[in-house]
Amino acid sequence: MTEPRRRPGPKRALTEEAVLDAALTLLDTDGPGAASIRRIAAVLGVSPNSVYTYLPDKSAIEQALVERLLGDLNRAAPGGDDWRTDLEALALDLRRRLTAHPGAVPLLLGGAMNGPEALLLGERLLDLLARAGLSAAEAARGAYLIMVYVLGAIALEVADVPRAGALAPEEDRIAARRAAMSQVPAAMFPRTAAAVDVTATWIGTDQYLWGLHRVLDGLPTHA
Amino acid sequence: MTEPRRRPGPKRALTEEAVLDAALTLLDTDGPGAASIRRIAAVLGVSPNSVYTYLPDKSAIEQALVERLLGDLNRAAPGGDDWRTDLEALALDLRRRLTAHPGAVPLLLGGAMNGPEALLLGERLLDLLARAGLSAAEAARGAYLIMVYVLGAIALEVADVPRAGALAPEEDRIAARRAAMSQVPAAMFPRTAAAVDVTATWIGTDQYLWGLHRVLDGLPTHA
DNA sequence: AGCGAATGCTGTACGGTGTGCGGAGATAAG
DNA sequence: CTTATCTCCGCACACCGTACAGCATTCGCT
Repeated sequence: MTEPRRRPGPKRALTEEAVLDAALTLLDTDGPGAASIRRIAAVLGVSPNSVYTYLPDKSAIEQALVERLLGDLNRAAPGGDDWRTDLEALALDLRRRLTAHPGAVPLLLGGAMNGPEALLLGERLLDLLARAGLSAAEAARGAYLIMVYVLGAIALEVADVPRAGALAPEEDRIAARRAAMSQVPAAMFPRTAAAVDVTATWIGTDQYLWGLHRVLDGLPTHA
Repeated sequence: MTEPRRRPGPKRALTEEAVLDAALTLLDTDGPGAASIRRIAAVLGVSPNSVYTYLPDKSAIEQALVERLLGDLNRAAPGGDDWRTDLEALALDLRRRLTAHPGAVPLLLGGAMNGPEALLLGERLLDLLARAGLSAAEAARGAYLIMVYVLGAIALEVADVPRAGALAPEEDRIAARRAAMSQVPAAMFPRTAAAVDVTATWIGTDQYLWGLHRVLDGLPTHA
């Protein structure tokens, strides 16, 4: 065991984890972009530059935030016996965790998917698809496809929610979407207008699972 | 025909289109976030506030930019006789146009998919799927699924390109990706490490088309 | 032609952002 | 105690979006 090797200087007032907590809270309450270094510092009652003691710059904060969310996901592995059940549970869990923090979703699509937790998630996907009987090459393609679908679906879902996505209950979101969609001129977009009543209701868990099933059905599973 | 109804005041020095041209050029040369109002104005040789004459605020610029890109896509409709060929051509065309402007891709995922051109694109998708024999409800779900896949794939593709995506040729991007991926510790992520050689090469048109085929194969087409 | 009203562009200004630099104080090692 | 090191802070810079007021231009109308 490496001795902690105490270093000189005053005691630290914060921890990296506290910084990330504050950042995530700000993202949840005030939406994406609210996790500015100055606001984080203000919440923690500290000077803006003190934050740089714990994380080198803003992109490091975003990366660490993504790693924390993915780490929580990875640490709650289901580990059943059916690969498809496990995969669906994993996908649903990721969606639940990300829609709980809509402000953090843009970070995932912004290129912060390089950390070890992201790699571990990819590894788990590859493992699940190997259990499904796919070859290594098929599993690699399939894992990437699933990642694309899952992240794309979540991103589109949180993007059309104008504000405070975590707070609005499902029915209100449906009503708001139906109101917005019923503005489409039926003369120009007949099929879109005709599908409004259908469309407005199923965006959410229903459509997420339906799409996931279509993707999984399309995989060349041999088992 | 409504008479143009000439208004008082000095002649306009710019056009909305010129503003959008400058914004897109900045996005292409200096990456996402480079299309700031001040930089746009500087390129056009005009005061920052003059930009507000043509577009009400920054989000309007982003929305109009997305509408332009989607409008170009919609105006280049293939219109063949096989729905699946047309759909693949449309998906490939969208990817080609967006990867040519990687800095603009985050705008699509940022909620700027509400304009008429976006609606028209959705309508075209619904039409293609209706030609495929899908019911209205199936077509609605399928169109959304395809949109999720296409946008997700493009977003992930341009996200991992660190910089100047449009300029780097395919081989350089592959080499850079292989170098980055070969850093993953094989002890922790055996499957990921084993798949590096495969993975590094196919991200691009290959994997994009493979995933699209899997998605389309999964659709409940009856024709 | 003259005039009033509407319009485009500009300069100034405010509050926000990330972050580099230097200093003051606290702490541990020698 | 001295000295090296570290934490936190205040200041400063360069940007950002944009609100406001002023000035010059150009129209429609008389």
